[in-house]
Amino acid sequence: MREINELIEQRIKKLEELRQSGIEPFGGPFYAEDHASDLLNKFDSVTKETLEASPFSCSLAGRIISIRDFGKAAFAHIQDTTGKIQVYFKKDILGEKHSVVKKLDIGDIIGLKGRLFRTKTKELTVEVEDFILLTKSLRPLPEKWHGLRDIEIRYRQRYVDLIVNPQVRETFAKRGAIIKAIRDFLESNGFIEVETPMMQPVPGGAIAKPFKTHHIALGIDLYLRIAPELYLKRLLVGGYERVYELNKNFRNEGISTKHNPEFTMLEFYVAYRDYNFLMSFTEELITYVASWTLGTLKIPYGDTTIDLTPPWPRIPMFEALVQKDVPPEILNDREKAKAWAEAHTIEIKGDATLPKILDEIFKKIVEPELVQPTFIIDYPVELSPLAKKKKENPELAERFELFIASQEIVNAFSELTDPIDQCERFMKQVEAKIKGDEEAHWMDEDFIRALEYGMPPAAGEGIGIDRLVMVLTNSQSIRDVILFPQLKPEQ
RNA sequence: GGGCCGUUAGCUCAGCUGGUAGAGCAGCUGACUCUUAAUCAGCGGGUCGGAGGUUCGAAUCCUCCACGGCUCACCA
Repeated sequence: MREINELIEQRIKKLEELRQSGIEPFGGPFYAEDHASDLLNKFDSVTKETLEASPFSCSLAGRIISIRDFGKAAFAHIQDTTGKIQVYFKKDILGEKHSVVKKLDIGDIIGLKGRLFRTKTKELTVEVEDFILLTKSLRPLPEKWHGLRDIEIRYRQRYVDLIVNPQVRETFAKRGAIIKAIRDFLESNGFIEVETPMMQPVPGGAIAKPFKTHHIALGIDLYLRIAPELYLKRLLVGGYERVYELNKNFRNEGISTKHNPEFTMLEFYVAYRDYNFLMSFTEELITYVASWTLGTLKIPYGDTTIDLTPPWPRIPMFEALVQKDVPPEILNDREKAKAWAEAHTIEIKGDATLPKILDEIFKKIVEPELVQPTFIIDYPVELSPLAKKKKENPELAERFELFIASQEIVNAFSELTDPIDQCERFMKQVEAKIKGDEEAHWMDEDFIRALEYGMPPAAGEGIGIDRLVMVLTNSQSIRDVILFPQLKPEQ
């Protein structure tokens, strides 16, 4: 497993030589007072002459990412969490210790103290007065110029990707900022963050295949959650009016540029509101997050620009179909719908119901066109087993999805609070399950019991955080926004 | 799961119709006290993803396998 090549051998040899001369190659701690980019920013307009007249002492810790050796002097760049800065080793100043510089490699982590100056070419540089080796690196880093390109190594050894590709560090820093902005926004709107079970005896709240596991002491099978929905609604029954959970869901399904088996979902619930409220709230939330993290609502994505300026169009699902030249007469005729779909090379399962056929057509015909943010509203009730029916049309649910960059980012609806109706819909799902629909919803009797105590009218929403981060960081693959995406094991 | 593409030195990549493996960077030795893809001189480094097959001879052609990418299918 652990291959030792010539390059690693050479570094181990250096490590041993350092030890013999009394230098610990894995030392620490080291309390640096400065960071690379902070110094570069702070002294941006300070001239060479000013620095010479009033010297500034600083200390840094970081990884050596390049070295240019001149025998009795050497330049290097040190990279820390903020960025990189040049440092200058000089025998006149370091004396005997300069011999240690010869033993330093690209990749080593050092701590240093020194004085700022500007080189002939005006680059702000630290003249090193003293330094300490903190970590000897044994494995050579990728090439300085081309960096690390191999996608497989980038995903498997993300630590290397992060060392050598600054854009990758930036993407994941943005991801962190996005999640912080979401929490800030929700907290300032009166939400409390809760944690509900990831291991559930009955996996509910979505339509998906779960991962199954087993608890030995309890002697029962458990499922990794596919959604937190039913637990969060129980909390509304319990009296919380605004709750959210931002954490992982797990779905045992295909992996693609838009799907990872574990992914991050925000779900939040608001008592006494409906889906119309949520659409406006979603506009506020996403524009807040984009402004706070990117400082703009006009976002480059691939070869287009996405404009998040609200309001976003709200188009009923059937209307969206008709707008894309789907003939209106198929909307309430299963046979015609099936024939039309198949004529347009959309595969339809033999026993698919009309709403499912229309959903397939929507995904193929409409979804790819939804590049700018668009709410699609009023889905067939059959596709929405947990959503409230529309008063004017009980065939439709008070539900919307938000699409950006041809991807479903949000799914939300006015919640069904009627325990009798909910129980009937579960029964229908169970029937479908018995008929072989692997993804039909399970019966959750405790959830029905909770509803029987009474849940306030409410609206709930799920936001796919990974996909939102993709849009906001111009990433074409979900693997580029997940630090350690799922891959098959090596070998 | 299907289709297409890829896998060669630590990294980035060449390698033609089959003839015995190359460059740049990194590394090692030496020179050099303002370089920044430092420079100059010299040197080392390979299970060509794996296993079979065809052939006098395979990185190259064929088959299977592994891993990855894209895509279709699947998938709120």
